[in-house]
Amino acid sequence: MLDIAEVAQRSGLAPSALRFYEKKGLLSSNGRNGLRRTYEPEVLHRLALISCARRAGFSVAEIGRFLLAMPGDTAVQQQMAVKAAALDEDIARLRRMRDSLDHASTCTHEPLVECPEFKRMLAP
Amino acid sequence: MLDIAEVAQRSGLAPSALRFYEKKGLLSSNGRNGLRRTYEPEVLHRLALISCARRAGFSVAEIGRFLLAMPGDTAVQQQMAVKAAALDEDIARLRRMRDSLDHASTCTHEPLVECPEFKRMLAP
DNA sequence: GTGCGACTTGAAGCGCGGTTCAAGTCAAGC
DNA sequence: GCTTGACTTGAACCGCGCTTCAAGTCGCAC
Repeated sequence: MLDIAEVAQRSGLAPSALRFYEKKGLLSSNGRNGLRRTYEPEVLHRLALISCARRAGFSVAEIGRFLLAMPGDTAVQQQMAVKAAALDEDIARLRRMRDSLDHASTCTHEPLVECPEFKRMLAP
Repeated sequence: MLDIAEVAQRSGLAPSALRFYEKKGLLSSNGRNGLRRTYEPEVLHRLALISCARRAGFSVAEIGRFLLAMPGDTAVQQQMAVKAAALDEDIARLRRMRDSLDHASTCTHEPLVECPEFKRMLAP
């Protein structure tokens, strides 16, 4: 059993963030020792998942829905498929952006924003 | 010359957003007709660039710095290179996330979050 | 048993990226 | 010249994702 400070340290999240996630339903403490939350070590996996999804641009609410997903919950699974497709677009956009930045970091075009190479970033 | 309503419509941005960007230094109206802003058509390119960068996760402040970049401004160009490298990581993370979601959308693993396939998402 | 310090709570606050609102100004059509 | 209605402004407000704060509660060492 871990206490909140330990979970915070090992997950890299602030204790306030852990309480916030709990309030939002992403997390549950296993029990209490007096007032104090106690956590099972598995919570660290869940937190890693949450952090990863946050960095990938999922909102806290979305993550909550996914974490509650039951197998066979076709509605949520469909949402996931939709989200996966959206990620494909995100990835393509980020690639164009990266290529443009790669170029821009060595470009000497007069107003940089007018550089045609740079403008490729703007494609659909 | 375009007025703000036209620019808003053609750029897909709200007039309030255009004024917001102007206040933040990302944009400038070409002049005024009375009180009213007038825009050169080129502003649409700049707005496309801004929208694209926003979707790619750049903050408004970052975009402002990049738009002000002079060629040969090595500090900003270095920032761009750094950002390009960061995008590489973002892209890799998004790809893992997409693969996991692809799997999750058809997975029947009991608690989905325990599915080992799904957990690949959590790699560094 | 009495501090101490780390936890608890709810509420308020913050930065971001805008949107909305109230009050005012103006160009153009009648 | 007067209305109309789209613009102008600054300030207030919003949702998100937390963080911070004040006030209270507890476990543990002494």
